[in-house]
Amino acid sequence: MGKKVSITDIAKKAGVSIASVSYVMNGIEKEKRVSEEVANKIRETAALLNYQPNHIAKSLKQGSTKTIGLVVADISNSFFGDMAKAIEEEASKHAYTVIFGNSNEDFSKSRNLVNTLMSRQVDGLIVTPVQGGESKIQKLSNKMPLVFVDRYIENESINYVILDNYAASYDAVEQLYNKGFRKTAIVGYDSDMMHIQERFRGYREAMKRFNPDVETLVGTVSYQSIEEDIANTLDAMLQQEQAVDSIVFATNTLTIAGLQHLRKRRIKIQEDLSVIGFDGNVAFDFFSFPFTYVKQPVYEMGKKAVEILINKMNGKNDFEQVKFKHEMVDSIPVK
Amino acid sequence: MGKKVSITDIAKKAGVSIASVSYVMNGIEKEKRVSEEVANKIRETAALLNYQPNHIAKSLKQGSTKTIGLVVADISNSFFGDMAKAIEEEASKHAYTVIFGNSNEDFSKSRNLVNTLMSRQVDGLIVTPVQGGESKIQKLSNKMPLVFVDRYIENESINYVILDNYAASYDAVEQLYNKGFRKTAIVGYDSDMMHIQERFRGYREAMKRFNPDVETLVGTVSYQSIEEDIANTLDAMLQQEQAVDSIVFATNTLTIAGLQHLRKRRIKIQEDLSVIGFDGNVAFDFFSFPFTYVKQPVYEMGKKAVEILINKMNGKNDFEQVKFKHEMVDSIPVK
DNA sequence: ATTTTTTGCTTAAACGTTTAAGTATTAGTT
DNA sequence: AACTAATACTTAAACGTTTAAGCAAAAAAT
Repeated sequence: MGKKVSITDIAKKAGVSIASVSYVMNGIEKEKRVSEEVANKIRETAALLNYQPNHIAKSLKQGSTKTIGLVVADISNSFFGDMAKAIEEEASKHAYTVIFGNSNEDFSKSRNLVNTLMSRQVDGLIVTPVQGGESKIQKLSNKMPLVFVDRYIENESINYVILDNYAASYDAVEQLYNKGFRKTAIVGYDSDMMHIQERFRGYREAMKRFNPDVETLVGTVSYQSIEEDIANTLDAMLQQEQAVDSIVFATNTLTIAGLQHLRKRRIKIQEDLSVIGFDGNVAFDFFSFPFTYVKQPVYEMGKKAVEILINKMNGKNDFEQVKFKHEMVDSIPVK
Repeated sequence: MGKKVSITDIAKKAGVSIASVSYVMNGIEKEKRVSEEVANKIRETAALLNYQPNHIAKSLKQGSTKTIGLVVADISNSFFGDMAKAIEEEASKHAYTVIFGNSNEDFSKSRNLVNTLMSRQVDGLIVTPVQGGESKIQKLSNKMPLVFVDRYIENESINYVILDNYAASYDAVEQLYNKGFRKTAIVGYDSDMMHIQERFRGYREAMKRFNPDVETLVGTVSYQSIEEDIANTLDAMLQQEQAVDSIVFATNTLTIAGLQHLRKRRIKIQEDLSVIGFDGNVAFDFFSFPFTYVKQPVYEMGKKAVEILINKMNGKNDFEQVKFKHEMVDSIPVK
């Protein structure tokens, strides 16, 4: 596959030293006083030999790879897809390249990925932490610029970019209340992670405020057995003495899985039961029922994460913890 | 941020040579006859100092980075999101890491990304080629193991993994025919790229076969102005003397954009007009109308691309050109 | 005419690995 | 006892860069 051309090859062919070539290739001929004549000769030979700089050698020497490592929980989930796009775009603007990995909500996979990325000397990391390894991943922050996205760990010495999850689910309950629904339940993951717990807290507080007489109902499902658990949870909610009249789904995946089960049970959304979901996509506009969902400003969140990381990589010392506000979107059903 | 520990630090601390450390760290103490005693001492000091191997230095020495570069046209599109997931997963199984970039269907962005990835010494590339740079990117194949996905360029010395696009749109027309629709049109991009042209060809051939008396109607829209163009194209199709009774949308994005416009025009899918889309997602199951779409085996395609690339990187000389078959999915509307 | 400064270039070390080749030391053969 | 072979380890070069330091020649200053 065609031997690679190095700076040495150019130097030999042009009859100059490798230092001169390096200076010219980095566009610092002026400061390093390489004559225009020699500079041109070098540029010509470089073009002639079709020289491509070796970024690996450069990285080794400079101790910086201009690379950001990204670990998401599921790249096929459009929330993370959009975020990855935003992150790559913003990083690319600052001449950074993004290496990514998919943890699949699995801690050991996540840890391996982080190690792999670190051994590849990424200059910084953007990570969606997963259940089980909070304390481990936290220590990372001392070794390497790090920004958490989507989820976070309670610690003031950590950067994160998240949604104001409390406000989002509080708002969801309020919206349902305004539409006349009182017996609202929430369904989330069986997880200690803050983003889930905050969504539960928002729900509870809003219930206390708007429906103080109604018992709160928090259904939890395990990421490992979503379909099974959601079926049981929903069935229980619907079959209890005072069946719920509205449900808030706390994540993307749960929203779809929940709707799927409700359809199976022939429950008519909005008529029999009102639902609010988390993270919509353009296809939601064609649902047969009116549907409301919490929309996160994913793009801005991704950009912000890169911004914070770049600051940190440039030596900024303090930590940034940014909460974005959601938007509540009502899709109007196709009649 | 805590000085990095190198093999030299371990060697010094353990009072041995760097070679011994290297051998032990690579688990080849046996062949290189390092005594168990020394090996243990090295392992201990490595653990003590919390040594993390520097993959960059390793890559420089070995001339291989164990990294695959991935350039997709849009990572936020779930088709490419799923593909990226599959690629990362498969690569990771073979101890490869994936670096990715997003070309946004823009050739100059795509070229820049490919150059960046190459200067980062990726061992191979998986690329979704975009309009405008076919001949340029083709030459790449001589310099570096390369696999095209989703689209391809006609050239027998190139690897690719694509859908049998011809068969997919042929099948779409046939399905519509079987349901009694005769005046079928297709809407695709104004692009010379093979994947689009093949979809058009499948449509034309199927029309010739099933509806030889009906004039074919191929609407094209530009990626730069989808909304505007699709509005004009669809309006024209519906207002013409003999209005079409069914439309095949040739891509993911066009399907959604098309449906959006049809809704705006208050056209009832399936009643007024039958539609077949390309690439579904789980949300399609909740559409208010029966909806049929071409489903690509994305996951298998992604895995196959990695497989071919790894073979190529391992020195395999011949080229693989793989066409996958679609599946036609009927989503049953929510009543 | 001598010294100083500037210009234009080169030398060589370093980044952290891998690995072929070399060198003692010990063990085994004859 | 003298040689060979095996064992256990080290040395040093190399990968392709960057960059501080060095050096000679030309230009400027005295």
